[in-house]
Amino acid sequence: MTRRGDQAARAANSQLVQDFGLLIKAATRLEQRIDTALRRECGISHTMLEVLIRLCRKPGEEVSQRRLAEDLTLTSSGITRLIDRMEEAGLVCRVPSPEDRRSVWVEPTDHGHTVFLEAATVHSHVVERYFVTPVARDDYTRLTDALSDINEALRNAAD
Amino acid sequence: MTRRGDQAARAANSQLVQDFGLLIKAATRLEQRIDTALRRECGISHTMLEVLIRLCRKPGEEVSQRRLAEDLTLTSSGITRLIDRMEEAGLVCRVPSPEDRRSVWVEPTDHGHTVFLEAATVHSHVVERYFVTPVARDDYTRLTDALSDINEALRNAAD
DNA sequence: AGGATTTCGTTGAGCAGTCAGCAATTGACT
DNA sequence: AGTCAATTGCTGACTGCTCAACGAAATCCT
Repeated sequence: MTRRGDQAARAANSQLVQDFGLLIKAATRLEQRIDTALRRECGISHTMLEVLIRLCRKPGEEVSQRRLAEDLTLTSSGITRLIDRMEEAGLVCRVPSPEDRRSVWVEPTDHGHTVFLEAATVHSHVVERYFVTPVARDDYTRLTDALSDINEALRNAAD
Repeated sequence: MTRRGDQAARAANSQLVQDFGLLIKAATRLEQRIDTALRRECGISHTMLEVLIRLCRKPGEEVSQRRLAEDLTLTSSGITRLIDRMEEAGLVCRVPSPEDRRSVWVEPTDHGHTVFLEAATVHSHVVERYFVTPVARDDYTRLTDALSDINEALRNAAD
């Protein structure tokens, strides 16, 4: 009984657990901060900004809901409802794909472009302040390298 | 019009945006993976594990709901409902604090300890595989240093 | 002491996502 | 060509959180 308590304490205090906790905490806190800033100053959520980023990246390229779902790690129904809200807010519009009649393309409206430019400014201020500045100059590239490696490992995993 | 599109494309393609995207993606994907593994193999969510970690850390120390809320970046009502579910699942129990009658202490039950030990194993396997292994040996400490710095900056921020 | 302010937890209402099941379309295999 | 499987997006029912408002307890301020 006491034995198990000690065992549990050891597990709870492992370095692995602490380190991983840092990642989760940093990400959620950063996202929250960006989200509230965006809501207050531009009236959109962080998720919506992530959509707009993808839509504005390559002006010619068409982006399907499916692609957005994978990119944002949302389910297809999650994307459906998200795009519903964004369409209602006048940020994007749906265009039926001429190539594949199951598929729907999402395009930014003029208003979407405008809001995106405002939001991008807010976004980069927060990121600059809490993500770039606090990190030592030569740790920064290590950090992004490490994050790329993690993402790659996750992408290549079968399960 | 075209001008604004180009401007938007530039903003969407900025290195800052890409880098930050890596962090968010890595964190959410990792969390999802852990969550589904835990649900399948132990019947608890990742959030519940985070609670159990805090409860088992120092066996003597009492942990209030408030403290949990801050640590997990949840609102107090979020914690109330989370602890409701965990209590119902027999993982923890609430104990009124004798020091402050507004406050409630949360303690792990025997069953909570047992489940925690199982869950910690699953957790560390996933973390080992997708967080530690993919990252180059001397990038790892840089990564955790950077994450600590970010968290510190977030904690010290007034707003 | 005693009234204003703050803190802790709870509750109702609402929001943003999931999961399971569906219809329409497309691709793959003989 | 013709069936069978896979893919794409949508919907109903649900989950897990937030926000706003609250009551009870503690703290502050004269």
